[in-house]
Amino acid sequence: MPGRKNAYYPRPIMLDIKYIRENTEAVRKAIRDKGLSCDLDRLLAVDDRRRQIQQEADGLRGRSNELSSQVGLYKNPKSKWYQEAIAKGMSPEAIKAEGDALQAESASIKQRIKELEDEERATAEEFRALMLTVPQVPSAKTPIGRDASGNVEVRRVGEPRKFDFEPKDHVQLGTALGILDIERGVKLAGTRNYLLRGAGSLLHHAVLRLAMDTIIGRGFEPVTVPILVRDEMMYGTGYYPGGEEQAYRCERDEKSLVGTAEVSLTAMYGDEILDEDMLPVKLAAVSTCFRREAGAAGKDTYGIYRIHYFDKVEQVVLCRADEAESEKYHHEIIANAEAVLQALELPYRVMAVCTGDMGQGKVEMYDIETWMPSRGDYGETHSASRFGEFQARRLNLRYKGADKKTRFCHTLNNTVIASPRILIPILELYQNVDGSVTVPKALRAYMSGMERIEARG
RNA sequence: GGAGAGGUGGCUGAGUGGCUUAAAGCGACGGUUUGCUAAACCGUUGUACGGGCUAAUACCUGUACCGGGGGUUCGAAUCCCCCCCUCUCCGCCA
Repeated sequence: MPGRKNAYYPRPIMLDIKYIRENTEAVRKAIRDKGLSCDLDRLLAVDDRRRQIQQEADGLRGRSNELSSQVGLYKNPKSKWYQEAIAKGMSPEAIKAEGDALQAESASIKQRIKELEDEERATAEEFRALMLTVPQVPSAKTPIGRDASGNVEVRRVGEPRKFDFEPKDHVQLGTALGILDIERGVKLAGTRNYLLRGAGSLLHHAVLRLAMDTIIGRGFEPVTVPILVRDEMMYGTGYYPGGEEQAYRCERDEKSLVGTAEVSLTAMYGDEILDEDMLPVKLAAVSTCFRREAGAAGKDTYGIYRIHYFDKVEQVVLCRADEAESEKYHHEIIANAEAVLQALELPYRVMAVCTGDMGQGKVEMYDIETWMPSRGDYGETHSASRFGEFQARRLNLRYKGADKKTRFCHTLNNTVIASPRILIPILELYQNVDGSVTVPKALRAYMSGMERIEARG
C-alpha cells in the first residue's frame, strides 16, 4: 500500500471544474432535475477569482525565488558570482549594500504574498464548499421526476402469489415459529433491533451464502473488509458530507460504521493507480451494515423492514472511464441480483430511479423491488448505481491506460442480497396454511437439506 | 498502553541552511546496433493547479509538492513545534 498523500477530507474534487466551466448548462439542468440547491453562478465567480489570485501569487513567488537565490550569492563569499564580483573590483561593502537592497525588495513582496495567501485560503474554502454541492449529471436515460413517484417500472418478473387462505405477515409467522424475536432484540439494543433464532438464523445465513456463491460464480472476488472505517472513506464514497446523521460515527476515533460494504470495497484502491489491464475489478463482500435511520421515525416501524443492523452481500465494479463500458457493467450487476431472486423464485420488478430520487453523485440508478404480501406492494430490496468518476475523484482512485494517461476509474455497485429484509418476502410467500414455511429449493443445500420450517414442539 | 527507530520520486537510496532545476543506481519507455533474443551504447522519465498557443490530454511556460500542518529565515528535504502513519521490542487481550 503506497503512502497516503494529501490525506485530508473532504477532498475538494467532485466534478472536474473544467467540465463544469465548459458544460455549465448541463450541470444547471442536473441541479434542477435532481431538486438540489447549488449556486453555480457563485461557484463560477469564485473559480474565476481563485485563478486570478493564483496567477498573481505565482508570479510573486517566482520573483521571490529569484531574489532569494540572488541574495544567496551576495551573502556567500565562496560563491562563484561573489568571487567574480571581487575580481572585477567590487568591494565587499558594495556587495553587501546591493544584497541588502534585494533583501528589502524581497520583504515587501513577501508582505503582498501573505495577503494573497489569506485570500487564497478563504477563496479555496468557499470553492470547496460550493464544489461539494455540485451534482453528477444524470444519464439521458434517467426519467425526470421530483421523488419516488417519478420512478419508472422497467420490467416485472414473476407473479405475486394469490393465497387461498388468510396469509400472515412475517412478524406473525416468525414469532410463532420461534425464529424471529423482536422483543428481545429491542431489550438488547433498542427499537429497530431483532434476533433471528434457530431456522431463522440458518435461513439468514443461507441467503447470504447463496448470494456469495452466485456472485463468486460470476467472476467476483470475495473480500472480507473492515466495516468501521476512517471518515475519509465516507466522504470519498459520497455519504459525507450530508449523511452523517444516518451513520453511527465514533467521534473519538474519527471513524464510522459503514451502512454498506460498498464503502470499503470502493475505497480499498483509493489513492492508488491501477494498471488498465487489471480492470474491471469486480469485488463482493458480505458485511454487517449499520444505519441510524434518523429522520425515519415512525416510518416502517413494523417488523424487520427498516432496522439498525443487517447483513448484506454487496457487489462493486471499478472500470475504465468509458460510458459504454460502465453501462455494460451496470446491466451486469443488475442481472447478477436478478439471478439470485430468480433462484429464490421471488416475484420482483426493476425500477428506473428518477432524477429527484437518485442522489447527488449518481449518473444512473435502478432499484429492484420484491413483492411483499404484507405490504400489498413491491418493497425495495436492491439498489444498483453507477457514479461515473464521482466517487473515484473523491477517493483519488485512478488507472493508467495503455496510452500512459492517468484517469479516474468509473465505479458501480449493487446489492446482491440484503437480509433479513429479503426474509420478508421469503417467509410471507413461502408460508403454508398451517403457519409453517417451505424452504426455497435454492436454500436447502445451505440448511442441511431442511425443506420446511415448523414450530418447535 | 509503554519504550525505541523511521517516513525522500515507480523502487532502492544520497542529501544537517544557498551553484540542488533532489545525486546515483534499478526499473520503465524511446532510439542505435543486431538474422531473432540478449547484451552494449545514447536519450527520456512524476503529480496537481494555473498561464500561453491550440484540433489537442501536443508543445512552451509559471507555481506548488521530500508523511500532514504550522513556525524561524532573504532562503528549509535540512532547524523548531504539533499531528498522522509504518516498523521493532515490551505489556494487555480476542
